[in-house]
Order: sequence, then C-alpha cells, then structure tokens
Amino acid sequence: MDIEKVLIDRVKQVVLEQFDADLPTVELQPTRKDFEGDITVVVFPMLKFVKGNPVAIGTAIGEALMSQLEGIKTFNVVKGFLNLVIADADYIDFFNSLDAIENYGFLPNTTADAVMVEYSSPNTNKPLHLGHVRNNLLGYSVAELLKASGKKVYKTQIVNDRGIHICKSMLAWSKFGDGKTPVSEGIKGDKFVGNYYVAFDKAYKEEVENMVAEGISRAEAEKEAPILKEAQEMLRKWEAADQKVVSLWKQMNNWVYEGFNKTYAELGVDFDRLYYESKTYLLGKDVIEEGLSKGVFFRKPDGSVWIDLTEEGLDQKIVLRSDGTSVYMTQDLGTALQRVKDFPDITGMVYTVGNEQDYHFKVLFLILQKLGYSWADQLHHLSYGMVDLPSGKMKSREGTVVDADDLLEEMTRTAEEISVELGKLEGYSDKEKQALYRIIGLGALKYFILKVDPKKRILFNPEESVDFQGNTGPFIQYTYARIRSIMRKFEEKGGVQVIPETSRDMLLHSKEKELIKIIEQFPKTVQQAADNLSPAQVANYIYELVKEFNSFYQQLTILGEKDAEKRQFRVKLSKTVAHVIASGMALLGIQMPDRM
RNA sequence: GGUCGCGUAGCUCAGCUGGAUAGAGCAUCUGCCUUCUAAGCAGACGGUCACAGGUUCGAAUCCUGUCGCGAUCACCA
Repeated sequence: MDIEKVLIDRVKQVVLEQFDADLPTVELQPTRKDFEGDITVVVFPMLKFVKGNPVAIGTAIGEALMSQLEGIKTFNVVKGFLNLVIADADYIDFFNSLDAIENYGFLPNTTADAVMVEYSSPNTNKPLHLGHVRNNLLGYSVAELLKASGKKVYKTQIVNDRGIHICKSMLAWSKFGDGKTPVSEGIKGDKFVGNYYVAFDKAYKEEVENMVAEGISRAEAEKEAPILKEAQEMLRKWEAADQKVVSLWKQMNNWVYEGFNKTYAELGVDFDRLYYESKTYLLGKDVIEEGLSKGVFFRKPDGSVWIDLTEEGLDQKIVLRSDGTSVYMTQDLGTALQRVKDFPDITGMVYTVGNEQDYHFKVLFLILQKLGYSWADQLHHLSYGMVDLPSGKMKSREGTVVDADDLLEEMTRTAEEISVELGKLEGYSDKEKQALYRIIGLGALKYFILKVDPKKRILFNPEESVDFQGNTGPFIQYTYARIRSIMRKFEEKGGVQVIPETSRDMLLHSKEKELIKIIEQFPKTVQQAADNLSPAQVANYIYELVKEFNSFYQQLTILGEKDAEKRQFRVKLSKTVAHVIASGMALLGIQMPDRM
C-alpha cells in the first residue's frame, strides 16, 4: 500500500503547519499486537525538532490526520507512540489489487546488469557431504533471491578437478583397482572414486608406520613415503600432459561427475556455466604483471610477488611464488577476470564459500579494488558456518562425514514413516507416494538448513533426523496442502472459477486483517533478503505467515461460512496465502505438495 | 599473540535501518478431532539477551573492554 508514503508526507505537512518544524524523516512501524492500531507513528524522534510533550504532539497529529485522511478510522496515543487504525476498506483495496500483480513480490528484470553466483565448487576426489549440501542450498537460494530482486543471474561452480588429491585416488585405483569400474561394482561414480582416495590414505599410513618402525622419524616418513612420492610424480606427469595419466584422469573425473550430477539433480540445484580448475589454474599471471606496473604489488629479492595490506589492518600476502608459479590467490584473481571477460554484463559476484576462508576473500576483494576494476566493490563473500555433528566436527578422514546421498535418502524414508503413520494418502499410487515422500523429506532438510542465519554454525543431529513440527518445512508444506484441499472442495461445491472482488464495505475480522498485513510485507521481505544474501529471512517470514494462517483456519470457518461473500473472500484469501507460501518456498528451492 | 565471527528460555532458533511488556518450535503440563486435513489450534511453565561500562528520550540491537566458543594468521587449496 502506498498509504505509508501518504502518511509520511501528511505527517510532515501537519508538523510544519502546527509546530513550524521541518522534519527530515517520519518513522513508521507496524503496531505491536498488544496495542490497538495498524500503523504507528513514533513521535520521539520529532522531539529534536519540536519542543513539547510527546503525547500532546502525537494527539495533535492524530487529530489532524483523522480529519484529513479517509483511510484513518481512529487513533490512540501511548507514550510517544501514535497508533493509527486503518479503515478496513484500505485493506480490501490492497487485497483486490493483488489480482493485477502477476508475480507478486518479485521484481521483473529491468537492468542489463548481471550477478554471478558461485557455489558448490567441490573437489573431484570424494562424494558430496552435508557441508556441501549447505553450500549448494545457500548458493541456489541466493541466486533465486537475486533474480527475484530484479537482477540477471549466472550460476556457476568451479570444479577443483586437478591437484594432488585427485592423483591420490588415481594412483590407488591403478594399484588396487583391478580394472573395476562404477558400473562393474554397481556404485555411484563419486563414491567409487572416493573409496580409492580412502584406500590411498590407508596405504600411505601403513607405509609411514612401517618406516617409523624402521627407525625413520615420523616427519621424515610422512614426507618420504613411496606412495606419496609416486602421487607427486603423477601430478608432475599430469602437468606435463602425459597421455596415460591424462586419460586416466579424464576417466576418473567423468565417473565423479556422473555421481555429482545425480546428487545435484536430487538436490534440485543447477548451474549455467562450469569452470574447471584444470583450465584456469594457470590464469592470473598477467594480473600480477598489471599489478606490478600499477604499483599495487611489489617483488621481493627472491622473485616472489606480494601485496602489502598493513594499512588496511591486514598483513603482507603472497600472490606469486618465487619460482613463478601460482598460489590460490593468483588463480582466484585470474578466474574473476576470466568470468568478466566471458560475461561482460557482470557487475558483481557472490562467492558461496565457508567462513574458514573469510580472510582469503577479504584479501581477494581488496586486491581487485586496488587494481581498480569497476565491479570490484560489488563482490560478496557469502560466508557460512560449519555444519557440526553432535560428535563434533565432520572429518572425512575419520569417516565422520554425513554423506549427501545417504542423507537425502534418510530424509525421504523418515517422511515416508511419518506419512504412513498418519495415513492420509488414500487413492495415491505408489509412484505418487514416493514422489511426495521425496518432496517432504527434501523440504524438511532444505528448510532446516536455510532457516538459520548463514553465518551461524549449524548443529545437525542425524539421529533425531529433522523435525516435522513447528518451524519446519513439512509444517509449511502441510499448511499449503490444506489450502489446496480447500480449493478443491470449493470447486467441487460449484465455486466460481474467478472469485469476484471483495466489496469495500465488508468488515474484516482481526484474523483476516492480520493475514493481509503479513501478505503486504512479502515484497519487502524478498528485497531485504536479497540485499542481505540471507534466505533465512524469507524462511522466517513464511513461517510467520503460515502460523497466522493456521490460527485463522482453526478459528474461522471458511467453506462453512453462511455469508456467500464472506465465504468467497476467505477462499480467496486462503488462495493468496498459498500463492505467497509457494513463491517464498520456491526461493528456497522447496516444492509444495498438493496433498499430504 | 594478531584478526574475524558467534554468545538470546533446559535444547534448536527468530528478533528488519536502535523503539512500547524480548518471540517461536522442541521438551513438560492443561484444554480442543461428529464441522473445510489434529504434521494443527488455544493456553500454562520457562529470560540478569555472556559480563561490565559508554552513547540517548529509549539498547538484545550501536561503541569500548572482559570472559567463553569457533575460524584464520603457509611460497596449501
């Protein structure tokens, strides 16, 4: 409603006329539930400009507003708070106007600017785990949020497909693999390769132990173990483009990709463009030259190149080794430039990476700013906290990781158990039921992860699995399914296809009014969440809406309502709520079931 | 040790750019299925917003310090 703007202008005008003071701003807020009213004007900030008693000032403003604006039914003043009661007709006008808005809450894409969102970015030597799940869900959701805020978005990931880690699995496979393949063993490619990574680690540890037993120091043994040497040799061969090594590398990576793609499909995430580290790891050296000539970097006597960030409160950071090879930072600089080259409409980027890399990204962004790129001040590190287990941290080497595929399956199974127990799915085929269990299980997991502030750590207890009550995905899905059920029954009873506009004279029940108020907040919530890169804000908003709807649903009859117009209004209101819920949940990548 | 992040009910979390008596869910207890789906609703219980100062009409929110937890401080990625 533009009533807020009208109010602000009018309040300013009134204060100017009555108190001869020119207010820079007027603070409005929704009235707290314990007080009567809908919108509250806060009088306190005005005291700097207007001398007097806040209650008296509030009352004077309230009287003036009521006489001037039709939409204000009545008002009251508590301390420095002027609570205005808005006429029902205004709410109904707003509600009727929603019909005309096609994608309510979402802005159309009007700018030529684009944002690139990077997420996932796995290593190709082991399957995805719970930590990746958080990363993927966050990245995907933030990309959707940015789209909803009117931006064009490219989703990307950089696949870490080269380096010593993949050589370890390659070596282990050639040593112990006996020519087995994922197909011959009937397991997913990423798991298959991951097993050889573990096998390498096992063999390596054995060698180290044996060497220690022979009297070699542990530090020495860990460095000189033959199998490690062999892996390093393999990496050198790979870099020299050795035919045999490269073809093995391709084969094993393809197995992994096959597995990843399945997991991504299950998770419901996707990418517009993939970058491979094997193709980008040499990038960035020309940036070093550029930085040197601009005086942003400096060279040490040994030939290594550094940047001095002590003025920014950080320290010196290396950007190129003394032997001229790249470090992580060099590559990241190069990839950033490459992306802008590939997509010239990019004006900003979002990197979805865990918070253990906060420092790295702070430095990366600072360097790009110093180099003077126009897009450098629109770089964001979507930093998120670790996912901890009750047993502590997840460690792949100790086997305490929660595998992504296992987790998804587990969630689906839990959803099935609960659904079967409740037994509401008569008439559904097995196939439909399975699809539904997946939607619910995934909804539970996604919501559980996305509802918490990204920067906070998550404690994930797989034993208790995920709740289905309260502030959870399934609870929201359930509410949605109920509304769908109302719609179906309404149609059966011969409800009209197009529900007519609600007449302005209708009196609203407080529950109805509350719902409309919350619906009104949706567009603002979406924009804020996009600005803050925080899907959690959307999640918590939806929960609030759902709670309010349930209260409305429980206390007022909808289809049983005697008054035909009121009945139609409530059906339409429910339908709108369902629409907002589905829109919001779509931003979280969560599907809504028609029944459950 | 330096830097960054976090600390809100027994547990898991909300709390928008400072606003009124700090909010949910889980757990415990009390009611509500003959009426549109009870995965629900209504209510009770539960708080020194880590601690101490400061800023101001007003602080969980902003600033400083202390304590606790975590991350990071590689010519690793």
